[in-house]
Amino acid sequence: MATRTRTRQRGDLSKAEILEAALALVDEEGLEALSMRRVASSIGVSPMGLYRHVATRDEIVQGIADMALEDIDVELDSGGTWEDQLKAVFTQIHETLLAHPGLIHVLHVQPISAERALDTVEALLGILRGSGFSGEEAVAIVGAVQSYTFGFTVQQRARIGTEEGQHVKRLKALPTSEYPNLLELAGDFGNWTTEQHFEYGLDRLLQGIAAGRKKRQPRRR
Amino acid sequence: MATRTRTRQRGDLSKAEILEAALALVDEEGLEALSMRRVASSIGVSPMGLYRHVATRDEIVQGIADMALEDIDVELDSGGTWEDQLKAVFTQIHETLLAHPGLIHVLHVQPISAERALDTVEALLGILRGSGFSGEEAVAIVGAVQSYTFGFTVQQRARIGTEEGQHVKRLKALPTSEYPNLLELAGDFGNWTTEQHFEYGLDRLLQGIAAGRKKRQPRRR
DNA sequence: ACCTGAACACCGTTCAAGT
DNA sequence: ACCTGAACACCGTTCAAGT
Repeated sequence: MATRTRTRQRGDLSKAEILEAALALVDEEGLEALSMRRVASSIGVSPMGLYRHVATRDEIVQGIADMALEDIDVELDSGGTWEDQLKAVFTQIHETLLAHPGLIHVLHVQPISAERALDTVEALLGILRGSGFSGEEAVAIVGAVQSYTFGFTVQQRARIGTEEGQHVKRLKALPTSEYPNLLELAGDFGNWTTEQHFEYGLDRLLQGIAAGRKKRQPRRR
Repeated sequence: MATRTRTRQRGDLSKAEILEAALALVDEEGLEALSMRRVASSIGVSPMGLYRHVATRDEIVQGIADMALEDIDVELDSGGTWEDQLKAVFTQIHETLLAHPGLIHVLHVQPISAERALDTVEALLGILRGSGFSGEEAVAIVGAVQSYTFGFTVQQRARIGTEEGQHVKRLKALPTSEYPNLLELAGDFGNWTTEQHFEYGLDRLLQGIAAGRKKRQPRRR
């Protein structure tokens, strides 16, 4: 550290530095705050300086999305059932998404490419096949649970910024005769994105997968 | 119709006209194409003309999101089981989302306010309570199925633009020893967002809800 | 009363120029 | 070899001005 300072520290430190600054910006102010100009100024370089290390704004977005996935840290204790292991993994993913709310949409849309994510999927496929599911069904299962996890987390996160009671109030203003159920359940409806609700849906989905599978012998190891 | 033409047709036709033009633009070119300048020019008015009828760009976005939800047209044949009726409704919503890909993220994030959507939720809550679920559980169920439906559809839509084989090719380039499952199932993984996959996950989720419910007497009518 | 042009404070990105 | 300033073609929105 502090060997010498030319213009900036060293040539190739910059890309990592750019991504770190960008991720910090997005975590603090959201994806729409991520502009080339703001990233550049936050690391003390001209906007054009970035283009030496990065081809386009989108490359930064992809880069920080992959960085965020590095948070995922699953210890698969292979003693558990496949249900337990899927639940552990997707609960972790759920938490990682909540930690980087500005990137949820990007991660949702982006095909998996980060090493951490690939490792995780590989492991899940192994677990499911080892439990007697076919390869095709294993893929369908991972896709379904992933869909649920992302879908729930996006909605949960969208509700965090808004005022607690506002949504409820709007529901309560509805005409009683036309919306009896919504009115009675307005309180519940204004608060359906808790961790318990996430768990409820995840459990139901896993239970349905278990119930719906074509019975087969578990593969020997 | 055609009473007289001053500058434009009539005072208050304009807001609907703006929203129609905006929705057409978004359906054709995506949400990022929706700029005040482009909407204005497509209906032959200056950019500032829009601000007479609309306070902000975001008001247009909310407006066209509500318009898109008007496509939902569920005929709830009350003879069916609650599973069948939930499936019918969310399959419809799934199709509506696919028809307006540029709005999926907005609809995903926005709390329900369109009349059509409120009617639908009200009906679903009625069906579920009539089938013996508690109000709280009915809300959790709707939330879970909604999460799955949106999550799946977002991912499905994101994959449509990309080239069929590209994702598969990237998977096949992975090191064999570390990713045996992903390699073997690369074909399936490049193609997990079909309608059959949507149905698979939806069926499993509904099945899990049925299996997991606390047994209770169906409510009399 | 209704619409507009010019302007402000932003964008991503290109390109010729500086050291 | 690396960084930069000015410029281009865009944004949403404000505000004073036109009819």
